Amino acid sequence: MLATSPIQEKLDPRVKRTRALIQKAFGELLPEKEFRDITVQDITERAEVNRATFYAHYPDKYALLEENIAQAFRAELDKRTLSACHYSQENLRALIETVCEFVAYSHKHCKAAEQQFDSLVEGQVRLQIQTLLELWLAKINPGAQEKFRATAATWAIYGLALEWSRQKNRQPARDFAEQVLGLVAGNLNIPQSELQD
Amino acid sequence: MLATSPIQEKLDPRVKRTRALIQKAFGELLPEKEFRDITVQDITERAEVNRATFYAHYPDKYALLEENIAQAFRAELDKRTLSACHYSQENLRALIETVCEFVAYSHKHCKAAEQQFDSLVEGQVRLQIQTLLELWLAKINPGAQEKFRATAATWAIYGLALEWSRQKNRQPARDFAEQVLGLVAGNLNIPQSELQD
DNA sequence: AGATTCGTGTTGGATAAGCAACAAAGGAGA
DNA sequence: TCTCCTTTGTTGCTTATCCAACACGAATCT
Repeated sequence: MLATSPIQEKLDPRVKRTRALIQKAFGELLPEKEFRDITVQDITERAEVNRATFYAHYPDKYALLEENIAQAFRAELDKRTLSACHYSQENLRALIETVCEFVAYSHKHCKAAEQQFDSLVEGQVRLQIQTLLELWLAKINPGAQEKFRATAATWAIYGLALEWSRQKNRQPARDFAEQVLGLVAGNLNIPQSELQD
Repeated sequence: MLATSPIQEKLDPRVKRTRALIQKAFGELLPEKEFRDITVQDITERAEVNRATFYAHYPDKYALLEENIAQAFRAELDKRTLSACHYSQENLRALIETVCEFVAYSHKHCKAAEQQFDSLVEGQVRLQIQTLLELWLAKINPGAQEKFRATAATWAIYGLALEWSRQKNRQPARDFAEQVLGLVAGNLNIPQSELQD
């Protein structure tokens, strides 16, 4: 129980169902209420799942939100086939664009500014970016300080996306990503010989 | 388990879920395949439910079909608020019309003529009609041979609907129901003093 | 202050669902 | 005929979910 590991293939159908029901209910509730006003009871009632069962899967509603954010962001990555591919200028640009749009979207749908909410989003999104970048780097040049380069780029990307999302008259995400691509690529410090496009 | 009783309020959420999943999968399969070609495995695989669980709820796929038909027909009755109302000329007419449309619909969606399929539909539909008519009669005049009058009317309604559905250029179900209303009302033999509209 | 209400986590025991394995029956093909 | 394969029901055991109950804290009301 309480599994949050990214890859879990053969999962008991019951837990798959239960988590899907809980996430679905939570997803429906999020646009209706502030996150802080959503109770565990609300969620389990709508999901038609016992409240005790909720706690068998998530320690509290914050953990549920984390999983929800992570899933949603991964879904965006999958939509652009970024989750299982290699490093390239174009893919990096697409990643930056995706982060921008996701941050903007989640800010628009979080009614009032909730500190807890924002920092959870940030944490999960950064985690996903970092994981993806480390994967990309490992494919190119295994063992060459992947961690640090990925960290630098991750923070740069998230920071830039947040800054962009706060601007009043902002340019399209795609253009912005293009513009700052060089900065982030610098953080990654890819050897010229390895560039694929 | 194996409950087929019409009214079951507080049902374990797990069995509710399981039956809904099985019925949903079955409903998806029905338009895709002949009934005889649908295996229990097909159903449980699509429903993501264990095969043994299927047999905990239904003795075989025929029982599943029965429940499916009964539910579908009751849904049609509910749509016209016929399931919880009183006897009246207008309601009886609506009932006849509903049966006509349901029989026609189910014949259209049963690809080839399957004997088993048809007789199951007939049995379940008649059961629903009978139950409803007995309810109506009991409200008016408790204990006055409700059973026999309901039986006569039930068979008359179903037979008429079947006959109508087999005609090549058939009139609208509503007109037909209007036309034969008198025949069926005769079977019911409602005292004039009790008529409400 | 005391009482009431509501949400939270947690527990123990009951029950449904999952799973792997089995015997039996039928169909398809050599 | 024989084998091979699929589907069917069934069984014993494991695991997840349900349910009612509890103790605790926080807010609200009198």
